Amino acid sequence: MAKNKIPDLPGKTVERLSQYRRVLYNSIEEGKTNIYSHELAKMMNLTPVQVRRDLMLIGYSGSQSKGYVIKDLIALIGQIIDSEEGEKIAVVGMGNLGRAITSYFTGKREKLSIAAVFDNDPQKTDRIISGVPCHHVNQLKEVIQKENIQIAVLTVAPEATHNVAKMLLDAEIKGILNYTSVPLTVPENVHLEEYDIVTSLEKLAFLVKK
Amino acid sequence: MAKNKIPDLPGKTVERLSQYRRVLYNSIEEGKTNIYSHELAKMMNLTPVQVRRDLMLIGYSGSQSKGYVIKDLIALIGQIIDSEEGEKIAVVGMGNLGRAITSYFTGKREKLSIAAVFDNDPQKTDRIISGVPCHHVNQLKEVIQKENIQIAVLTVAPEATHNVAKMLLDAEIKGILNYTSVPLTVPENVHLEEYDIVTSLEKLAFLVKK
DNA sequence: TGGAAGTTGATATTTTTTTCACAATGATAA
DNA sequence: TTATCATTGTGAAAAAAATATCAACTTCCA
Repeated sequence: MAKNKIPDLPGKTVERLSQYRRVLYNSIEEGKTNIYSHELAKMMNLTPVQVRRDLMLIGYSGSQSKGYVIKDLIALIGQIIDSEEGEKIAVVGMGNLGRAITSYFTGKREKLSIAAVFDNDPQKTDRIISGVPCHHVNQLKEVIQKENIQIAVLTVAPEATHNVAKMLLDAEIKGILNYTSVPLTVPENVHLEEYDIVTSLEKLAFLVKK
Repeated sequence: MAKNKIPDLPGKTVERLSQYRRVLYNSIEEGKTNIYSHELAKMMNLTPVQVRRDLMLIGYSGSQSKGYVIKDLIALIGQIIDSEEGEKIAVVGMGNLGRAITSYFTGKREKLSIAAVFDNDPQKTDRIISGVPCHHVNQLKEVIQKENIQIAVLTVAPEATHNVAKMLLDAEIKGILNYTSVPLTVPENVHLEEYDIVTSLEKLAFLVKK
């Protein structure tokens, strides 16, 4: 299997790969060893063609009679989306959402771990929250560089967003997942995913209204 | 079944409209009354052309010299994405994430309110959580229909997801925002938005790895 | 042995979304 | 007035994403 050769995948395909793997794990637990594109599609609410297209893009071939070998497929997806050494994540802002994400995520993935969390409230800092050490934000750069953290999840208050984002960029973070309601601008070499709960609810509300 | 004069907007545009409004509110607070497409674009990390295209699609015209009138634009966006009477939302699953979303969202929007939350733990039910009455899930259909709730946010444990989703469909919910890691399938007349935190982190990790 | 059924892989097509390119407009000032 | 400048609005082109179509392969069964 080709190593280090990461194909240039469409963003949507990458998202789906992560989800394929998740449902494939479920299938394995149910005792299945092989799966057809239409089964995977059904589970993911997609068309079989889309599934086959995605798998084609990552260079995986199944057999016409048995479909895809689940464990091989899981392994290949891992090769593509996981990094070999694993990547470390920081969560900045230990409010409700930050805590929820931290406890929800911890232990979910072998190659992705939340290595540190930050807050500006001394009551929360310098102790362990959901199994992760919580530091004061003024140690942000130091800890991120020392731990070699590459990805940050932003769950701070709106008014703090820009400041914290600047600190993260200063600490040379490589990716930011922004849960605040404040849109960010980052340099080209930093990857940014914006996600706001209010936006998705408003989108749904619009669709329902129609 | 076109209702009134809601144009047939691309899904992406709808998402951006919600975000435009948010940053426009900020601009108003800073004392601005007008804004140019390139300013709005900068704040949202978009191109000016995209901004103009979106506004064109909703039928809003600015002036070449002054740009767009912020308060008119906010009002128009409201006409398009808000429903007149407002819409009610239920959050199902009062774990960390459910509580975080409930407290985060409450009061954020005039026309969208969380009217009820549900859990299956008797310790949590029949009391007020973050200002919202919490019911046992076995009252789900009753409460949803009585309160005329149209949208549900799903934050239950993975193993409960399918059951709860079935109950929601049975209660004739119109839209589901799924935060669990279990993909759902819903009838055509129900709108579904899938969102999983692990997926977005894995996508970021992939991009960073490249 | 031959053909029906069901699947994959891939090319072609369509649809959706974004970007380009520029005419038209209004403001400003020489 | 006329030239210049920055802006909007929009048709056209491009890019991205999803879908359709179908040849080729496997297995099964008559």
